[in-house]
Amino acid sequence: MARRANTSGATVSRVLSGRTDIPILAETRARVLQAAAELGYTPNPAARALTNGKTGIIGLWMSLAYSKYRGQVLDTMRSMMQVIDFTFAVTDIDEEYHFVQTFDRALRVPLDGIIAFDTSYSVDAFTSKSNQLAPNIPFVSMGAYWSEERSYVGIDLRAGSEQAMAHLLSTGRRKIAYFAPSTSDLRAAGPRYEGYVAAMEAAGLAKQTLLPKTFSHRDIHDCLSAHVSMNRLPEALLCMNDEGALICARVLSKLGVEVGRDIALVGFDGIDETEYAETPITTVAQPYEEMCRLALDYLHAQINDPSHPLQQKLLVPQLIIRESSAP
Amino acid sequence: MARRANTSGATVSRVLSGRTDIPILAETRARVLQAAAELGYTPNPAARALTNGKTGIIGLWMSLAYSKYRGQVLDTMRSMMQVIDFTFAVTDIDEEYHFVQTFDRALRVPLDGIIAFDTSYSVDAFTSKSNQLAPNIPFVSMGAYWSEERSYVGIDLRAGSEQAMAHLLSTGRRKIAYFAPSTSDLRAAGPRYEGYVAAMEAAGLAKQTLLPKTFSHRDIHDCLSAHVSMNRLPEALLCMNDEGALICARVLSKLGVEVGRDIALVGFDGIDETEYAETPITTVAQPYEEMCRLALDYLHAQINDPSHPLQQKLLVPQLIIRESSAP
DNA sequence: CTGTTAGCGCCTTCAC
DNA sequence: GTGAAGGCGCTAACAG
Repeated sequence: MARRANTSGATVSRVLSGRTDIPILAETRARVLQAAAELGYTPNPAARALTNGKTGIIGLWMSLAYSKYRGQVLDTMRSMMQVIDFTFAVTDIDEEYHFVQTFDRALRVPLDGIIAFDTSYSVDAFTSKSNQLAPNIPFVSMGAYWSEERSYVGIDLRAGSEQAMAHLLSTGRRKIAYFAPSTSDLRAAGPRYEGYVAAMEAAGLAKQTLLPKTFSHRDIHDCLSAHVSMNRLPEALLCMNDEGALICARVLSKLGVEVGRDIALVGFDGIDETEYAETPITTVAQPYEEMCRLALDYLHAQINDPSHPLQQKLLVPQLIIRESSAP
Repeated sequence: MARRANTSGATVSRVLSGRTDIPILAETRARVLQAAAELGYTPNPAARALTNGKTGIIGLWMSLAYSKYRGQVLDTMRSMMQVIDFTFAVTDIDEEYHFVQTFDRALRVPLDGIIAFDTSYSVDAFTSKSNQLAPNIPFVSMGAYWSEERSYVGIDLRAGSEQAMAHLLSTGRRKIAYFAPSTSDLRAAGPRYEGYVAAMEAAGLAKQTLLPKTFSHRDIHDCLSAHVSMNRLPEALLCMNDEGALICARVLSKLGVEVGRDIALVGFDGIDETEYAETPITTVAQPYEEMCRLALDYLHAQINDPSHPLQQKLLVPQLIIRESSAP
C-alpha cells in the first residue's frame, strides 16, 4: 500500500486516520487516497487497536433471544451511541448455554468497555466469571441483575412487584396468581416473584402460580382455557412480562372473559403496546431510558479513568395503572 | 503474566489457547492457569487477531432501530451462531446517518466476514462503499437489497407485492391504497411500491397512497380517522409492513370499521402476531430462516476460500392469506 | 512535510 | 516440554 502510493507507512497512516493536526501536502494525500481506493485497502483494525491501546468499541452483552423489551432497550442504546464516537458491538450472551464458552466468545471482540444488560439468571456465574474473565475492562451491568463488586445501574423489580401487588390488593383482589412460563427460571424465583410472595404472605393469602409452558400464544391459550372451563380463574394475574400479559388479554377476551372487569392483569416492562391494547394494560414500567443513559455515563467515566471508583445506582420502576386492573 | 507463572510467553499462549496438540506438563499448565486467575489476565484479542490473521468474529450489519421483523431475524441468526464457532457482533448501520461514518465505525470491529441485512435505502451508497471500504472482507448481503457485484441472498419483495396485489384484485378490490409512513424512504419507492404500481397500472386503476407521518399508533390513528370521517376509506390497504397493518387493524376496529369485511388489509414480513390478531392479517411472509441459513453458508464458503466465486440467490416471499383480506 | 525506527501482545517456528 | 526470536500492521516519536 505504501509502495503503491510511493510513500511510507507512516504517511499512509496519517492520511487514512484523518488527522488534521499534522500537515500533509495535498498532492501526497491524494496519492494515498487513490492508492487506497485502487487497492481497496482498509487499515487493519486489530493492528490499530494493538498500537493505540484502544478500539473505540463498546460491547453490549445481552441475550438476543427476541423480546420486545430487549428490542426497545437496544433501540435506545443505538440512538445514544450515535452522538458519541464509539462503535457499539452487540454480542449474544446465551444464558442457557455454557457461560464460560459464551464469555470466551464475547471476549474475542476487542473492547474499551462492556455494558451487560439483564444477564439474568446467569448473574452469579456471570459476575463472578466476569471478574475472572475481564476484571480489567471497564464494566457496567444494567437491568434486573447486578453484583455489588462491580458498577451497575440496577432496576429494583422486587419493589416494582410490591407496588403492583399493593395496587391489586387495595382494589380488592384476593385470589392473585403469579403468571410465568414453566420453562423459565422465573417460574418461581427472581425479584418479581419475591415481591409477589412477600405481598401475599403479608396479606395472609394463599399463593398460586399459573404456568403455561412458554409465553407462546398456543401455550397461554391452553393454560388459560383449561382454567376458564373449570371455572377456576383467579381474580388477578401478575404476569412476568408485558408480552405475556398482552397475549393473556387477547386469549381471555376470545374466551369471553372481560379483562379489567372479570379479571385484572398486570405486566412488567412497560412496552408501548400495553397502552394501545384493546384494554390498556397496567404495567410495571422499567425506566430503561434512564438506565441506558446512566450505564453509558458510568462506563464513560471508567474508560476515561481506569481507577474510577465503583458507581452503583438502583432505579425504581413505575407502576402505570390502566384499565386492565381498573378498580 | 509469563513472569508470574515462572514461564515464557510461549507457554502461556499454549495453555490459554487450550491447545491439545502440544503436550504440556500438568504442573506447568496449573501454574499458568493460577497466575492468570490471580492477575485476572485475559489474552488481548486485538493482538491475537493480528497474529492469527483471523478473529473468529462475523459482523452482522443492520439497522438496530426497533422492528419486530428485525428482532426475529436477529433471533434466528443468534440461534444459528450457537452451533458454529464464531462470535457474532451486531453493529448498527444507521441509514439516516452519514454512511461513510457509519461504515467507518462498523469497520472498527476486526472481522472475518460481514453479513449485511436489509441495509435498505442506503443500498447504493452501501454496496458501492462496501466495495471501496471492505472489498477484501468476505461479504454477503441478505434481505430486500443487494448488489450484483457481491454475494447475496435476496428476497424479491416486488414479486411478493405483485402476489398480494393479484390476490386483492382477484377478490374484487379496486380502490387499493399503498400505506407507508410519509417520513420513510419507502413512501413511494422500493420493491413493495413498484409491485403495487405495476399491478394497479396493469389493471388500469388509479393509484393512491395513504401516508401517516410514522407508523406510530397516534399517527396511524390520525391518518385513518380523517379518512373514515370523510368516508373516503379505500377498499384495501397494502401496508408496508405487518406492524403497521396490525396497528391499522386495531385503529380501524375502534373506529367501527370491520377489517376483512369493510376493508382488506395486507402486510409485509410475516411476523408472528399477524396470525393471532383479533382478525388474522394477510401477509407477504419473508422466508427469513432460509435467508439466514443461506447467508451464513455463503459467508462460510468465502471465509474458508477467499477466492470463492460469487454466490447469489433470490428468494420469493410467500403470501399467507388470512381473514383480513377474506374474499 | 515526510521517512525511519521501535514496540504494542500474541503466536509460530525453531532450537534446546 | 519449554524457551528465544521474529513478525503480524499500525502509529508515536524522532530525525531530517
